[in-house]
Amino acid sequence: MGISKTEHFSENQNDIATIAKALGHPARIAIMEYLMSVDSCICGDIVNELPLAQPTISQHLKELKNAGLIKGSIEGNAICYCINETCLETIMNYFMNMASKLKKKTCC
Amino acid sequence: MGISKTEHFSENQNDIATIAKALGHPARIAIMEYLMSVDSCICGDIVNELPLAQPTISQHLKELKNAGLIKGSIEGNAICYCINETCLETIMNYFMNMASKLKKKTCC
DNA sequence: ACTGATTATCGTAATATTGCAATATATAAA
DNA sequence: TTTATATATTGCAATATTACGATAATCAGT
Repeated sequence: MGISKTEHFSENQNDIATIAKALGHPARIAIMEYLMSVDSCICGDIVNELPLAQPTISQHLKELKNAGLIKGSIEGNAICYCINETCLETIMNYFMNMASKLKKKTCC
Repeated sequence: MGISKTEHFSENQNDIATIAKALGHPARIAIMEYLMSVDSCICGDIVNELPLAQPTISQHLKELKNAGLIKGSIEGNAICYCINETCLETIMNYFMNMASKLKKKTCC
């Protein structure tokens, strides 16, 4: 029915899925990579950098922020977005743990 | 319009987004974790394990397979699904690389 | 060939996502 | 206070996703 049955899964499974989902769009990957590439976390430049309209970028930023992947702080007139290291480490550790466990298996 | 403008982004950005998107649902995370937990990659047990109907599981497996995260081999009557280590390493390395680059930054 | 078991596909309803024009909000500068 | 700049929100159309019943396809054993 299009309803995600989140209640049937563990909190951790939902958390990881939420982060992965937020990264599940090329525009949002591009935003993350842009935020990586700039030394200071300048904000509205993203709109100029990506081939998407300002409201669309704003929406993508909101989703990344909701997932905890980025954080934004008001910087005078503009808003300064940057990557939330903690969240990035969470997802990295998850995959590292999975990959290390997989090493011990002999299957297929 | 709901159309992802994939053509505006790099191949790598689209690849990572595709993998992340496939992992962007708790049921698919649960499937991955189940495939990790069983020693041999028994297949149809997933249907018994998760609170979802068989067609729904089959659909989720298809998406994981399309993203390259799992592979399935015919095992007589049944199908043996298991995690594709290579793909898991791809996404792990991506986040590891990102996290290590982030260490050098001083922002926010 | 028939039966049972396993998995895939089809069809469809409910909901979510994507993208943007128009508009609102908020702050800086004049 | 007016104006310019930066970002967010609203509303809406197009499309995608999620879930599952019904059904098909495939193969093992009889």
